Amino acid sequence: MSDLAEEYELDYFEANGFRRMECSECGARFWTRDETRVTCGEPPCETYGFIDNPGFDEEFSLSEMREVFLSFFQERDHERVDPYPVAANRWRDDVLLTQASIYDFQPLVTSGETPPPANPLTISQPCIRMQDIDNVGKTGRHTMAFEMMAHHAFNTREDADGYAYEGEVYWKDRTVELCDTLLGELGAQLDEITYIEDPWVGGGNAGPAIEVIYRGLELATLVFMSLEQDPDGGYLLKDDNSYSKMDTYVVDTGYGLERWTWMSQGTPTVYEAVYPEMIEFLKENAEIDLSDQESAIVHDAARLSGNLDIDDVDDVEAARADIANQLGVDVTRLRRLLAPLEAIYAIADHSRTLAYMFGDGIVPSNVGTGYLSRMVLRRTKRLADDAGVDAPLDELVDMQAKRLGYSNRDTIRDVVRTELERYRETLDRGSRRVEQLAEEYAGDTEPIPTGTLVELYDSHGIQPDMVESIASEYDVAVEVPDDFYALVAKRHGEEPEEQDSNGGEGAAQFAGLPETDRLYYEDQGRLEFEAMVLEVFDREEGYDVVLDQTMFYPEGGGQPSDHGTLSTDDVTGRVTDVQIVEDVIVHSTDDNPGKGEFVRGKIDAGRRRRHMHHHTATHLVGHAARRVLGDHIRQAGAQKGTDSARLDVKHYESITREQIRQIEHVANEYVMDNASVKQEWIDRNEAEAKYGFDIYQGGIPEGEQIRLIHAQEDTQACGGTHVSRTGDVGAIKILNTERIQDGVIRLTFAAGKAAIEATQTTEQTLSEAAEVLDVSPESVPETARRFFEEWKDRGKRLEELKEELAAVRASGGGSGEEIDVGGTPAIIQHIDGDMDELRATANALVDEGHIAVLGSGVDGAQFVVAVPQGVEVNAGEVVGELAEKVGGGGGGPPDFAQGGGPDDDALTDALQAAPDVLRQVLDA
RNA sequence: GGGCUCGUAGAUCAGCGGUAGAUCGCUUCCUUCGCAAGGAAGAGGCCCCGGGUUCAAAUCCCGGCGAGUCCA
Repeated sequence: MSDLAEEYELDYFEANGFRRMECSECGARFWTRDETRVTCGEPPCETYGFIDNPGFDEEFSLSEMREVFLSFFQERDHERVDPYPVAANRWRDDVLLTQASIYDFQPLVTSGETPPPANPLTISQPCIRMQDIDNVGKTGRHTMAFEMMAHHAFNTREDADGYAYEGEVYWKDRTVELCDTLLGELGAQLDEITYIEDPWVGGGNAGPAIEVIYRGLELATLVFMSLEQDPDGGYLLKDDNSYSKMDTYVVDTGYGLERWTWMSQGTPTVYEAVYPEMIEFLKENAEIDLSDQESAIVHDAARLSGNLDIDDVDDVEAARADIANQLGVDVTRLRRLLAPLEAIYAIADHSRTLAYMFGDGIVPSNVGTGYLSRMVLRRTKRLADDAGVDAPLDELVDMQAKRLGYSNRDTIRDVVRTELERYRETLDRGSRRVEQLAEEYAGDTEPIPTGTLVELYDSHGIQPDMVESIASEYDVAVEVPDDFYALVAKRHGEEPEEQDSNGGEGAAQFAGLPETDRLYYEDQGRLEFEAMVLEVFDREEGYDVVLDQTMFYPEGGGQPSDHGTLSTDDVTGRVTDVQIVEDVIVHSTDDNPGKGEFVRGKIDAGRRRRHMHHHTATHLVGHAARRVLGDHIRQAGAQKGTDSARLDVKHYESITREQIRQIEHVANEYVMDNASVKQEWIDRNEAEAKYGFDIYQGGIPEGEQIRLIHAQEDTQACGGTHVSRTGDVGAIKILNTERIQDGVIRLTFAAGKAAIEATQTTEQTLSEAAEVLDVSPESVPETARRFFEEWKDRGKRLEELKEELAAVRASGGGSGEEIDVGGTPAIIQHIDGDMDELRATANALVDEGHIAVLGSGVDGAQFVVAVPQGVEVNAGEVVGELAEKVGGGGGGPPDFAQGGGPDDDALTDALQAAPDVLRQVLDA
């Protein structure tokens, strides 16, 4: 299996008397100083040896431990780098959350495109691993939120060039030496440490890796990322893919801060070492008070559970039975003792997770990271309720946010409270729905079908256990199948194949052409330029022209392309679209300027100006929204047009009209400030260090150098064209807001000339409405309201009049023909009225004991037939016969039917035939 | 990014092609020293919006808007 065996033959191991051994239990290869050792030391081959027996000289708190680690590496030439946000999608678009320190440097640094912020560096990176959510609290060692302490070195091979960093900083020997030395300095017993060979594979990369185990606890993983997937590669690894060596090779280490802290304290579970105050607080709050004997059992159980190989939640039950057995305790009793504690451990961990998420600006939503935060919050709330913790959740999250040093604690609390309220509403809705369902099934012997349970969960978020508890009050059975969540997944079906957007084919023909010089960055106000035509491609309609340089802005960053003309002395082609394909800018024209010709380019000034106004305005509106709504406001998307622009921002509640007014107000203040809008080309790492990751609101640009736009106090990485002073925007008018999904609000606005036009359009609409009502514009709302009320009143009055008319018609006999049908008098009458009148008249006739057959020719031919109770005439059949004569159909209940057809000429004939029809139906 | 569910009286919901309903709340009256409660009468609906199918749409279909939920 370990075909990378030779990779582990380190000088450091040899020089320090290590030997390579094979584990007698699992067969893993490992390195140790202890010749007598037989197992690799990792559970389940061996048990925890540090509980009540700390492995370091001193006890450390979480922050003390972090400081020890970082300063150790700082003293050894590593630069200390500030942690990145837990929302990894802030700087990369392939993942949602930060799960390891190396995520900070993927993909651009690890691939060698961009230099790291420092080399070598050390960091303690907060991470969130949702996949561990079920284990938290139960295993004693899993946490969803953790800090991965690390030291990283980025190397390139001697013979490789063209990378953003060069040469070797250090590699395997130095890495192991640093780790070993750190352990030694902390007072670890060096001959108890094992270094297990465990090649790492992940995401198309691979390399040798070492797990560092001490007294049964995995303290670190040292990964030597140096291989990439390659069908022709010479290394076949455990995922059955072949790999070859890369030009870059990276030291990627991970030291779990929580585990090191735990090791230093030797508490029964990691949670007690990490959040002692919070665990105490929660225990007290939930009134968990154990006797000495019970405490002893819990303590022993914790120690033993660490020894077992619990990697998923199914194992926990089995493990618990095993532990109960070993302690000689009844398993139910053990479960009852442990459950509240496990909940408390999980609550502490989840609160920390939430503090990280909301602290870093994640907004609860039904998509993306927002959805993950919602899931964690709801789960935490359920745990707190089950465990009897009555402290408000926002307080618990705030305890963690305070400890973690977040400054936006008010917003965090507000987010938690808003989201809890939403959850409460969902639960209310859910229980009402389930109660109703249970009532339906009450008295039934059948249980509620599984399909219904799946539907309740999938569409309404109602957990099966909630259905169970409510249904039991109604004595309704519920059977939740073991594979419930698999059934839910099945409902979602196969994931659709990912479609590659085209571009692969089109890009090929532009390959080999030089990068087009982008003049539009040099002087954004210039609108004319000269250039050389490098290539012309025939298109179905028109041509694709490639120049050596251009002033034309290609579509990108949410900004549409420029239009204009390209002219030679002989030809003038209109430019209708401009695209950028791999650094080559392609102009779509309706005429061929000729390859090798000099052309004069002219930009459509009005269109460009409108785009510039809208682009700069987008930055200003975003910044204004941030000031009005809070620091968590971030762009979720944007589109700038000619007549309007739209900006999507993340926000956790719906936005009020007053807030919109404020945003508009603040944005226009920025315009009136007439501050200069500056562009700056800057080193990417420097920009990140100086302005943070919020500069990437519009997307993540490539390259070592990035372009920043400073507008007022707002700074963003942006490739668009901008005006030179905010005053040039002229005016900003917010036209509309809508909630495009949970947690995302779209602001549509117009800037400059478009703002004036939009205002004029609105005003025009209002004036027209005022004219129709013949009032001044200010009175329109009041008048409209009055008219609407009046309209409703008249509708009601009309109804009443119809009723009265019907009564008169019915009592007066009128022009109707009266016949006898099997002893019951029937009135056959032609009334030119609408359905309502016919119905009312028919009802009135029936009240007097008549059969009513009414016909109207107002809208085609329509019939109503009504029969008093107890008379054996089927109204539906009568209407069916009559309607057939006018080319239509009809029906209804036996005592009251309606119908009709398009042929109103046949109405009179049909009514004449009515007596026969009635008698026929009676006889049948 | 994808799936699913729901928009009907002030609130909660039923109706699911054929005369718009229930419960609570509201108004007035009766019973009561008063309150809780009970009795009687009544008001309150662009059945989310726009198109289509149909003799007929709250109901079926399509689109939009709004809300909720599960997943990646």
